[in-house]
Amino acid sequence: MNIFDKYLDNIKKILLDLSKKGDLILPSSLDGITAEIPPAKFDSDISTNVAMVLSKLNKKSPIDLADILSDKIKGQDKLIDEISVVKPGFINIKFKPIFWTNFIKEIIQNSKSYGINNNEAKKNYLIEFVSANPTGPLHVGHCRGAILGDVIANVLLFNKHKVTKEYYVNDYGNQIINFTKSVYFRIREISFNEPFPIDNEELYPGDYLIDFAKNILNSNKDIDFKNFNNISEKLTELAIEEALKLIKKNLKSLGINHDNFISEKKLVLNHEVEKVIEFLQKNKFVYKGKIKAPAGEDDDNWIEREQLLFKSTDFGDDKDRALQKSDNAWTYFASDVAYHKNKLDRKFDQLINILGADHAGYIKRITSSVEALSNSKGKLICKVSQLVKLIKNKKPFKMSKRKGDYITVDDLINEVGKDATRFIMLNRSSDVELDFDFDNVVEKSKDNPLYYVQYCYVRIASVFRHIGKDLKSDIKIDKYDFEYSKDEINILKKISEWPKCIDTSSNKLEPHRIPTYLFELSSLFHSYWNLGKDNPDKRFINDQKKVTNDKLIFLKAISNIIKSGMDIVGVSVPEKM
RNA sequence: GCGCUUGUAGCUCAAUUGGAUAGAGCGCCUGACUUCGGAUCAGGAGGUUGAGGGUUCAACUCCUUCCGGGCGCACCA
Repeated sequence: MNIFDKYLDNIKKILLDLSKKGDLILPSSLDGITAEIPPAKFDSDISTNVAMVLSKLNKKSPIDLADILSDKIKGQDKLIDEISVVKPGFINIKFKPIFWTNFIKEIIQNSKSYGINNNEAKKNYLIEFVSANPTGPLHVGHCRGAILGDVIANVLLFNKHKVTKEYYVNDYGNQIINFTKSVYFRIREISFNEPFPIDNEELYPGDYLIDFAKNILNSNKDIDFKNFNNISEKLTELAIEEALKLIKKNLKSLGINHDNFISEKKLVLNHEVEKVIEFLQKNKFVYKGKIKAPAGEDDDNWIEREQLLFKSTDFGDDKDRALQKSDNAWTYFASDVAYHKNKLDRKFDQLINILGADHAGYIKRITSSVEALSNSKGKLICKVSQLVKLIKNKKPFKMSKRKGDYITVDDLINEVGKDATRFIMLNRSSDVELDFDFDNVVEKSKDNPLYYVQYCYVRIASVFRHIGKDLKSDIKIDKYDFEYSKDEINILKKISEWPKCIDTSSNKLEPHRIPTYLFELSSLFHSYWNLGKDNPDKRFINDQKKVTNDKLIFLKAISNIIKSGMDIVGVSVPEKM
């Protein structure tokens, strides 16, 4: 139940009535009219901008129009206590306490569905995220995008959309050849005692490759590793298998579960690249040509080659993009276009890609290709997750590719845990660089928003424990005949904003709003809790060691929201800390 | 040079998809507490939202021109 949507509907009905009678002129669309949360200082529950939107068209001042409309609105609703018009023309609605009693009854009786938007059409989404090269463990750089993608999926799922989570495995191309060679040299190091060529910059130096090599040797005793050319294909397979095993383990420790892993190599071997290029050729999006050097580039270093290009400039890209290398092999882009054709063929309503900041330059060309393939704009949305700045001992911690100098997901989980990693990584808008302060993240205080929110739940759980009730089970009471106080209504108002929070998070694909909301709700709750210090009436457990029904329901409603919110974020809510 | 992105309190960030007097946390200054439900709370100071122009009843938000930061810019993935 979204009270803002409900009242917006009421208001629109009144507007249509008035316009039928000829008393009001309406624009062709009522989209600009909204029902909002009024700023706290106004002591009001819902506000609408309707008078300001319609004033010009009706040649009346916003205030006059608001006066007329507010009378109409109040006239048809007994639950409204007070309605006021505030400059520059807002109409503010304040409800009687009984409204909030009804409200909490409604959300307690429908606790499973509270927050879900039932008015919107449900879509079938595909979200691709992580898709890190299968050449080693995931590190912090992958982490933020991984969590972002996972939580976006959770929000959409919460809102009853269909979601498929997918990982594109780049198991084809030069990087994979270098990776296989690296594993091979580690095998030689172990089996034939030859030192690993550490100076070869093409190779992957990481120590984890020693483990890969050992695992491969142990489970493939029948293979003779002496001659690389004889076993290169098999070894590639085995090496990728090892890497994927590790990556999946990392994802699992972050609480992330993909539905599909799609292999680039399989797409190529199935000739899906040829097919998609044929398709593009038919539609004149492909031609043989040369790419010019960008301005500022030294012309002497620039080699012009004729190659197969995709006309991404037709869709606003700044240059056309190569599909084929000079040795006729497909570029990464070409197989990615094939992958996106593959996605389109599976008939999703909406495709979402989560990319790291360093791949933002890639967005234009891939959305261009999807537009060319589907003939529709906006079919693919790309979300970029900005960099994470690691801070240790109050100093920035620089990662470099040299071995031992970068932080893996494993390190992160071991040091700060899954919950803190997820909550903090998500706590900020994905568009903004994030400071990840190791010392702060493990701190158990108010400075750490995770614990602040969890502690709220713990406090509620402790009340239930004291009276021998289970917080997790549903509560049923006979009569909702009580009235909430001002302090309590204040929190109920916040609870009424929850569907709006879900809506915005879901529509804008901005899940950071959820931790922010939970923090605000928790803050109100902690304040209320502390009122009990001076005022026994505000304590949940009274002198008779009992909790009255109104308080019990009130606590349950708050804990329900915290639980659903934390479930979406993918973080636990302990009952004791 | 071009493209994307970002600039909000001393610091880290929000701001309800264009709304009202721009809000939190940290830090600073008061105050509650012999752990009672303190992993908490109450109060205070702190702002020309990088700068200018425009659109709008209304701009942190949209457009535009500058300025500063980040990322990217061949056949790598």
